[in-house]
Amino acid sequence: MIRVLIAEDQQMLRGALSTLLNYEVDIEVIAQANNGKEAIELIHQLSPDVCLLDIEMPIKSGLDLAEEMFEAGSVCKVIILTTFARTGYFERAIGAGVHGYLLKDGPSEELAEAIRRVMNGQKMFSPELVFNHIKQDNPLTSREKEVLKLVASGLTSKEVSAHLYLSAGTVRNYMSEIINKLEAKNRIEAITKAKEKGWI
Amino acid sequence: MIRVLIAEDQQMLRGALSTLLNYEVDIEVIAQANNGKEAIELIHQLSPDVCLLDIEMPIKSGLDLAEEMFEAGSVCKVIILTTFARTGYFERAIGAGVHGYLLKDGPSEELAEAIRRVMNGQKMFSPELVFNHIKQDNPLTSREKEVLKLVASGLTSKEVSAHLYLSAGTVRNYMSEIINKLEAKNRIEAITKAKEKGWI
DNA sequence: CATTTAAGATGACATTTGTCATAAGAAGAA
DNA sequence: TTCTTCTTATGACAAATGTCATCTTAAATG
Repeated sequence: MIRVLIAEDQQMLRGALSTLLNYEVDIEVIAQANNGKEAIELIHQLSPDVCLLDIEMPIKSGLDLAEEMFEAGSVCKVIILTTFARTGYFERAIGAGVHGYLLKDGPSEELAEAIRRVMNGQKMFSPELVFNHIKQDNPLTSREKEVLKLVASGLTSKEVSAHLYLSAGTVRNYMSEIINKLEAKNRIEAITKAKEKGWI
Repeated sequence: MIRVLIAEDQQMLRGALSTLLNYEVDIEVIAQANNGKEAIELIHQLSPDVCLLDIEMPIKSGLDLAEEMFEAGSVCKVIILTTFARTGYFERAIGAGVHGYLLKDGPSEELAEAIRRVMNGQKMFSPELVFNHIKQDNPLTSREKEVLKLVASGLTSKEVSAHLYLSAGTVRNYMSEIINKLEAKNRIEAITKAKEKGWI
């Protein structure tokens, strides 16, 4: 019996998938979590064989969770299940070492099969992702990402500089460089583009 | 046997819900649609008893579809199934005369029950919606909304003014007023807040 | 070891953004 | 028929944003 944990904040989908998987004779959903924090506790308590993780969840994202698990030496298989085909997410997941990455836009029937394959040591990725993976590298340095994230959260340049203990001019320079790199007209377009590509 | 159509663009959820509902002895999912346009054709061909409609779908939204159906005198029951607790959507759905409005954040078990009740002439609404429906009115005028939408798409004030055949100063005034109304620090925060509340 | 890149800074400058006072015309409500 | 709200506009001003050139130091790469 494959023991599965599902972490997904949309209750309707989580419930439906659990019921569905429980109909499979060799699969049992032993736990459901609403967010990454809840999931981490349940994983410690129950050590499931496979974790199905959504990415965008409150408190702690599925990617954060996966990275933590592997760092801590977890042997649990991890399948990311998300709406987002963003290259950034996919790359980060691969880098973390996940065993599968499926899109919510795929057929639900394949899910049980994916779980079995992953348990069998194989990897499972949505084909459209592998195909689209023409390395859209993040052109931003880590500092630039930090700055852009703060600006995207609504802070002014001056506030960002106070936050990061930088001079106001430096932040302005960073923003200028970011806008230039992303070929944007202004910070708003830069934010939109960076989010689309999964760069922040 | 209650004959059900599901229109939902996220294949995983659509598939899972269909399978789930088909396990119910008195319910049969007779059709699945990827978008509003596909749904409308299937409804004409098959006249289902109940339609489960997502709101945000490509080509034609679930709300557009529901309104069209009732205008055309359809007797099919309509249940909106969506992620969004936005007051605007809810109000529009009520106005159109839908028979149910459920959130994807609710339990999947209740779905079958909701379908039965609606067939029985009752209405079904997610309690949090009715409760939260303390009229979070959109403080923006329609012109202000237009301006903010364009700014959110990355245009500068000047570009917006060219777009709407207004003077640059007028657009600046609008933005100033918008920022003031939404109690934001700058346009970026205004955009975030307005999107959160579903005001643009 | 030389070179490149990232991080950080300054200064000068032009442009954009945000605020405020003020005003006129149109439409709708009391 | 007033009164209010919405749309549109100007002008003036302060603050924020974006661009560019230039410079230092540290770390990484060849």
